[in-house]
Amino acid sequence: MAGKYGIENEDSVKAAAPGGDASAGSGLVDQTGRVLGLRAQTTRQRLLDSAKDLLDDRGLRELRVIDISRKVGTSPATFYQYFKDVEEAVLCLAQQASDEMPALAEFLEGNWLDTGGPDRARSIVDAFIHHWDDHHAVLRVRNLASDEGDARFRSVRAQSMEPVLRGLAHLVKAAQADGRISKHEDPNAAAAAMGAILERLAAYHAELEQIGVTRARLVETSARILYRTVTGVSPPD
Amino acid sequence: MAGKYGIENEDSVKAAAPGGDASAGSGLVDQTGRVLGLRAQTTRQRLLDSAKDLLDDRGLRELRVIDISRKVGTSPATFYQYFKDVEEAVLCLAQQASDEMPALAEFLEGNWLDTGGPDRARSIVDAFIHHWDDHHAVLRVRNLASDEGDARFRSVRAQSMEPVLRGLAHLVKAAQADGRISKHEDPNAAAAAMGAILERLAAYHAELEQIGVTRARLVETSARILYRTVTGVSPPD
DNA sequence: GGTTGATCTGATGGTCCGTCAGAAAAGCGG
DNA sequence: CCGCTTTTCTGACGGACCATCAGATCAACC
Repeated sequence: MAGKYGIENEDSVKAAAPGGDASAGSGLVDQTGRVLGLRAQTTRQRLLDSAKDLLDDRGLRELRVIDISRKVGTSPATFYQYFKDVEEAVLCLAQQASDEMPALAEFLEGNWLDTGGPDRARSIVDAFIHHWDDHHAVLRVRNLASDEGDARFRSVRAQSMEPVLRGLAHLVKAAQADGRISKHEDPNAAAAAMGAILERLAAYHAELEQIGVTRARLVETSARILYRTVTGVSPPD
Repeated sequence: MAGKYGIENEDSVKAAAPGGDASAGSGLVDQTGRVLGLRAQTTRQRLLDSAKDLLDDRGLRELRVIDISRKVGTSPATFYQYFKDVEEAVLCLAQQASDEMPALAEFLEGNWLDTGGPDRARSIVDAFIHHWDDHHAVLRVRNLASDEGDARFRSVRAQSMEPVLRGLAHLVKAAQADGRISKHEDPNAAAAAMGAILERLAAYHAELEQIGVTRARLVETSARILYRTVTGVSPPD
């Protein structure tokens, strides 16, 4: 599905040195395999930023190479120096967004019943909303492409969600072992369901606010559902 | 956001007479306002079917007017006779998909605690999965466009989700009145969270099956979460 | 201040868009 | 069956954007 991608494209996609920013030595490479110098890295990143802006306020179908280039004052040819096509640039953006996914491990390890479970749940919900506020357009496209079956986008998304899903599934398993949750529930399915809430509500909380659901109440409600689902116990009132 | 749509486009979009199919008398209209005869209605619908097929296996960005037309053996000009652009055709598809959204009212009225609540929850989850299996590509694009802020897509989506969300919110309110659910939860937020699970899991249940979550277990797990969230009571084991 | 890579761009052939004016087909009164 | 009207479809075109390449510009070092 979605495009004709298969074998090609080893991984000229490694973007934004995971941890630094435009530091030298990040093995970035152009379309012909040449390693990028500093000027080139900057140009490349400006193109990405431009693409992100346009994606934000014009949508996926209106994302044009010519606009991306014009916006940073270069020619379309420069764009193709660094990216095979628009899709690949978007993939880079998705990668960068995923790299900025907040680390949630601290909220997921250990036992929610003993130590501040409700607060942990709130923190996770809140982190998702912030993350999506920063990258909404890119993340939505990432998920669309992933759902449409594009393996590269699916992998980027999995990479970003996997720690959370694994942590949540682990909590459910522990609760099942304790008899707090029925064996009829599937830990991975339950984790995926919570992931669905986190992603989707983060994606459209603005709409909900328009119908009178404040952000605070959204966080609180989601956090309570999350807590109850992974511990099997109702949160304190 | 998403395009330059604002005032224009009264509603040349009324598609697929809500209830019949290509029956005469459905006030379908072409780009110049002329009412469509039978031959034209057929051509129009064939274009829509073609667009749906291409959307299914090529994705949104690769959806070309020329391909849609070629596939039904007409010229691109014919396409523009009926649709302002590709976006509008997709909107029609979204409208048709929404029209086929199963009626879930019967599962939502009354009291889940008295009468087969767990089965109702399962039925709802199952209905969503079937609905999404039939229209996955279109519904995903509908949701993307809706999230990107396009008012027309948002309205089509709302029209299809609103009965469910209202029903679920109502159940939550009743549970709150009974003291089964804390007043700290917001009924609309909780309903939206359940909507998120229903939509998102229906959208990618195939992926979950690949990691070993069978469809049956997915339905069961989601249904139990749904039941617990809207009644405040754990489902029987 | 000249040489050498690295980086960028003007120019170009090709695809698709979106719009006409008019061709083909369907309906209709005789 | 025939000419006439209305409906439906299309060939052909100017314009936008794509994607590529040969060559221009730039920066850094000798």
